[in-house]
Amino acid sequence: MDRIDRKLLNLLQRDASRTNADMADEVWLSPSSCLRRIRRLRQTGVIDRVVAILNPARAGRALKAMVTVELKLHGEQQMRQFFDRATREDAVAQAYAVTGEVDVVLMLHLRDMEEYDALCDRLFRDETNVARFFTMMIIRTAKNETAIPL
Amino acid sequence: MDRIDRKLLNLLQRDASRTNADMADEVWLSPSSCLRRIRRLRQTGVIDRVVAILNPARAGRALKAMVTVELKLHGEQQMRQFFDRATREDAVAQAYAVTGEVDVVLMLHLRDMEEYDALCDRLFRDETNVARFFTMMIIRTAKNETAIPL
DNA sequence: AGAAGAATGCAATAAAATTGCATAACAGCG
DNA sequence: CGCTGTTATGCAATTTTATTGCATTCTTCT
Repeated sequence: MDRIDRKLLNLLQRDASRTNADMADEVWLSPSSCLRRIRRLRQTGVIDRVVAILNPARAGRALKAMVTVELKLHGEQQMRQFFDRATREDAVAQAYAVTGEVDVVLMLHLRDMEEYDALCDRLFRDETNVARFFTMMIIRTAKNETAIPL
Repeated sequence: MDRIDRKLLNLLQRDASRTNADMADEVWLSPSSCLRRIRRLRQTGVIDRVVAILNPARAGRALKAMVTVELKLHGEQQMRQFFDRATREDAVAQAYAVTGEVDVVLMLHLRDMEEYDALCDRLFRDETNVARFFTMMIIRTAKNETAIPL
């Protein structure tokens, strides 16, 4: 992982649809060398995957929310059970176990409030292991970066 | 946006490095038709961009944290100022204005605790507009999905 | 039923990725 | 130093893939 690899990773994190020859020019390498470096970065797992990022609004998921969750029981068993149920939900984009006053944080990508309501029913109310949950609706996204700075 | 478009979007959200002919097979279209659909999805902005997703640990950012921030002053001016400073930070992957007891939530991708400490100094302490902040270190990531379900 | 517009498949073409191979750069070591 | 095994590089040939023109089929609206 030298300077050129890092530069390639930065380019790919911004736009992975560019041609190899194009990026080769930018890092002053021949296309073949450039390609071999990128292939190595994939094989060694530095690059996990290449994906299309959709516009949430145009894909029908304009509403975002973050929910902090406090569980009643904190056993390994109960934790796993809660995460199993949460991660199975399509609307749950991210699920984290965290330190602090709460146990879990979920990031939701929702169609509308109706979906939020239904989701709360399934995950937080009734006979779930949830003691308390607290929702923050996202008003504005000032930054949303998939790239990891190198 | 019909069933085929949605299927293509799902495929691309999982793996955008597949060949066009390959995906065309999967949705029972000719390569040319498939390509034209994908191009349309890009042009209309449903597909925002195509990017490489790195393995955070292998890219040297193994530590994640979520920080909730309560500001002292909530004016448009002050809000924008805080977001400007926050979004300029490399370690800040996401920055949201939210409803609820706090004003802002930041998602951090950190190298180590030292970087966290330095970042707190710059964003939260001293002469900043921050009344209170609360950090949740991420212990476990149960789900981390870039795809938007369709 | 009929016409306009959009989507499709095929085949040709253009562009891009991939490979073999000879050469150059480099790290370890007597 | 100079030797040597290893790795990276560029070039050119080859293979694979994307892209386009065009005739046909499918949709939708009347």
